[in-house]
Amino acid sequence: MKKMNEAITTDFEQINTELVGVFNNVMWIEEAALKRSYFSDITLKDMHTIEAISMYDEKSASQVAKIIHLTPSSMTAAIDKLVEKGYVERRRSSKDRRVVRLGLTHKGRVVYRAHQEFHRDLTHNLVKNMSPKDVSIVKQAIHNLVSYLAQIINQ
Amino acid sequence: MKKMNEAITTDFEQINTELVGVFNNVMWIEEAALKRSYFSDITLKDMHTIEAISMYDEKSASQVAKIIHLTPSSMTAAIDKLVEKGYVERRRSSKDRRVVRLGLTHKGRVVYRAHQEFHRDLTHNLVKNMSPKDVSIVKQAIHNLVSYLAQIINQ
DNA sequence: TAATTTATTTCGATTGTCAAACTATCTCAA
DNA sequence: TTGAGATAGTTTGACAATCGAAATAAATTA
Repeated sequence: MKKMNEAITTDFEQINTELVGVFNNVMWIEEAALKRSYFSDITLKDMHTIEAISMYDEKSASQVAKIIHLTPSSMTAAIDKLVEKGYVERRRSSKDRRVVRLGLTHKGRVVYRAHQEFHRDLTHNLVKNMSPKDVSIVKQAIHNLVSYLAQIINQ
Repeated sequence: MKKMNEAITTDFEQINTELVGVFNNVMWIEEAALKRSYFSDITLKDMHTIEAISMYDEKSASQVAKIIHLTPSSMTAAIDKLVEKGYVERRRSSKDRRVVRLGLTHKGRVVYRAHQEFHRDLTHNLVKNMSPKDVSIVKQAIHNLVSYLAQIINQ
């Protein structure tokens, strides 16, 4: 019994150590991977803007700003840059001409899919060689984490 | 059999979606948690500097810069700020008077331990209510991910 | 000892971010 | 119908973080 608890502690510590490493490093690894890719003219933050535009269909500028936690003025600047580089399109809504609707260009959709693929590779490697039952356990763990993070946000 | 494969696909997709969410959001959630804490005068990047100093004992400025992927000149600026705020101490090595050795002050160690606790809470919630066997599976998954990230870096 | 290498700092430029002020448009109540 | 506020986005000015290049200082090598 003592031995088993030791094993639990050890597993916990290893998970904790590696998880901290992942959180501290995944950002610059993504950034570095992006720089080495064909799309070397956008940053990871740009990519998150592109993700937010693509995932949430036909969002307005302020909605995207909220998703990625930017102020409206910063959003304007971020979009200016992405429009200039040819990843994003701005168009005024015809219903409400104050609203700017955001969409991806062809180039924008290509880079978005490439980044999606990067994430899918990460997930694929996370559950590499695991049985369906084990994958389901991992799913539960990630879901626990997501729930906890949501709880922190809404506290 | 078809049903089982569908289940695998679904689990994979859910893990992927939630994992992307975690990666995209954990940063600003940590940042927000930090701002609400007693230590509201440092950013998450400052915290990573503090982590690097604490974890890797008696490192020089350039070694810490390498760990957190900053140029030496940016490191100087980052440390200036942390010294001014009372979290970090600079002292010239007596062996080689070119090198700056970095250490945490009492205040620095307190904030470091508080942040460690935050990470341990995350890990604790990741494996909440799981059997030792399931925890071990999660450990394996995280380790797979770390290995893959390491492989990307060294490619 | 002179030349070279190494560790850090200083300097100037660039970029990302924000808050405040501004413009255009919409909504609603008199 | 109209005019006072509300709302969406932009512009502007200031500030922080970051970088690369040059400067400084100390150690090492030839």
